Amino acid sequence: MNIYSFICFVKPRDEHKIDQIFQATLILVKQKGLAGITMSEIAVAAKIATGTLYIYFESKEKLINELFTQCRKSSVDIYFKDYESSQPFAVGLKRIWFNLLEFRMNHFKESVFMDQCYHSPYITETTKDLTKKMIQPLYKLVERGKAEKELKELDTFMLLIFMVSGINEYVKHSVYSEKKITKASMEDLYNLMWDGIKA
Amino acid sequence: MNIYSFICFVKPRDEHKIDQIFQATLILVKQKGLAGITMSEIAVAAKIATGTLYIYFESKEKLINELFTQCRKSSVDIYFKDYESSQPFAVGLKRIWFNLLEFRMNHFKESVFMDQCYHSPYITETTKDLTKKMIQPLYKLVERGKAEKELKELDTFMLLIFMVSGINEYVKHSVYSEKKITKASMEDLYNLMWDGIKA
DNA sequence: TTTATAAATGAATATTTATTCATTTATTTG
DNA sequence: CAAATAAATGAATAAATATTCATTTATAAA
Repeated sequence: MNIYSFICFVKPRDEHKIDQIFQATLILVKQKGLAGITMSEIAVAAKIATGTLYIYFESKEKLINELFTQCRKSSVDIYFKDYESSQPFAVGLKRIWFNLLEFRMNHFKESVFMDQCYHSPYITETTKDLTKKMIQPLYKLVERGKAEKELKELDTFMLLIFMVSGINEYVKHSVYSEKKITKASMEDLYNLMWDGIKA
Repeated sequence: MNIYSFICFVKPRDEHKIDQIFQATLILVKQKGLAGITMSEIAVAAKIATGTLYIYFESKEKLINELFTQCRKSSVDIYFKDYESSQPFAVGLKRIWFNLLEFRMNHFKESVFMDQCYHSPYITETTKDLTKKMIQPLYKLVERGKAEKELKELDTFMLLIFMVSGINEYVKHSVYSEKKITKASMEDLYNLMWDGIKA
C-alpha cells in the first residue's frame, strides 16, 4: 500500500536502478571519458535494457546533468562535514582540507566525471556558476585566515587555489600508479601546503 | 621545382592546412570538450571541406592522436627551454617552473586538450606512458634538490606533483575569470610553492 | 598552352548511436 | 485469482556523425 494505490498505480519504480545507472556511468567515464560512452553501454553496465534507461532519464543530456548535480551535492556535503565557522581558523582549515582529500580519494570516479563535465557540451554555464557559489564558505575561511594574520597577505583566490590544487594531482597520481595513500603522506602533503600559505 | 617534380607529382599539399586543422580542433575542444566535437565541425572551423580533412588524417582517431603528439612535443620543448642540469639547483628549478607556467598560459588550449585526452578512448596507455617518460629530467631535478638538502626529505613524486599542481589550477582560474596574470602574481605563486618545498 | 597529377570539394553513403515503441513482465489492490 | 497498470525489454527507427567518392580545381613541368 502506498500513496498511489487508491488510483491503482502499480509496479513502482525500482529507485535503486538510478544508482545502478549512475555507478555504471561513473565507471565508464573513468575508463574511457565522456567522449567514449554510449547509452547502450551504460545500459549494459547497469544490467538493464536500453529502453529502461529512458524510463529514468529522458535523454543522455539529462542523465549526465542529474549525475553531475548529485556528484556536486555529495562533494559539497563532504567538503564541509564537521566544519563549523566557530572553530579556530587552523582547525577549520585542516578539517576542510582533509575533507577535500577524502572526497578525491573515496569518490575518485566522481571527481574524474566532474572534471570531464566542465569542458563538455552537457553542462551549462549556469550549472558551473552554481558550483562556484557552493564553495563560498571556503572563500570566507581564507579571508578570515588573512584577517587573523595566519595566512600570507596574497590574493584570496590564489591562496584558495594553491591550497586545494595539490590534492587533485596527488590523488590522481596515486590512483594511476596504484600507490596507497597513507595517513603519513596525507600529513606530509598538508604540511607542504601549510608551509606555503602560513604568514 | 621540388624533389617530386621529375616524377611529375604536382599540386603539393598545403602543409599549412595541418596547422589550421589542429588550431580548429583545439579551439573546439576548449569550447565544448572532446565529447562535443565532430569531423564536420572541425572542417568548418578550419575553413576546408570535410573530405579534405581525410586527405590529411585518415580518421578522427588519427587526427586526435597526432594532435596529442604534437602538443606533448611542444610542451616538453617549452618545459626544458634554457634549462641546463649544470645550473645551480635553485636556478634550474625556477627556470623549469616558469616554463611550465608559460606553457599553461600561452598554450592554454593545448593544456585543456591534453587533459581531456587523458581520459578518452583516443589515447592509448602506451602514449600515456611515453608522456611520463618525457618529464624524467624534472624527476631528476627534484632528486638532486633533496640530495643537496635544498628540499624537504619527502617522496619525490609528492614534491614533484606539489611543485606543479598550483600552476594548472591557477592558470585555469585566471582564464575563466578573465583575470590577467601579472609578473607579480607569478612570483607570489612561485613563493607559495617554494616556501612549501624548501628544506 | 597542354598535360598529368594530386588536392580540394561536398553530396552521398556507411556507420554508429540515441531514442522510440509494441510487447512482455511484475506488482498490488480488490 | 483477476484486473489494472506501469516497469522492463530489446528490436526497430530516427538522428547524428564518420567516411567515401565522383567530380572539379589548381599546380608545375614540358
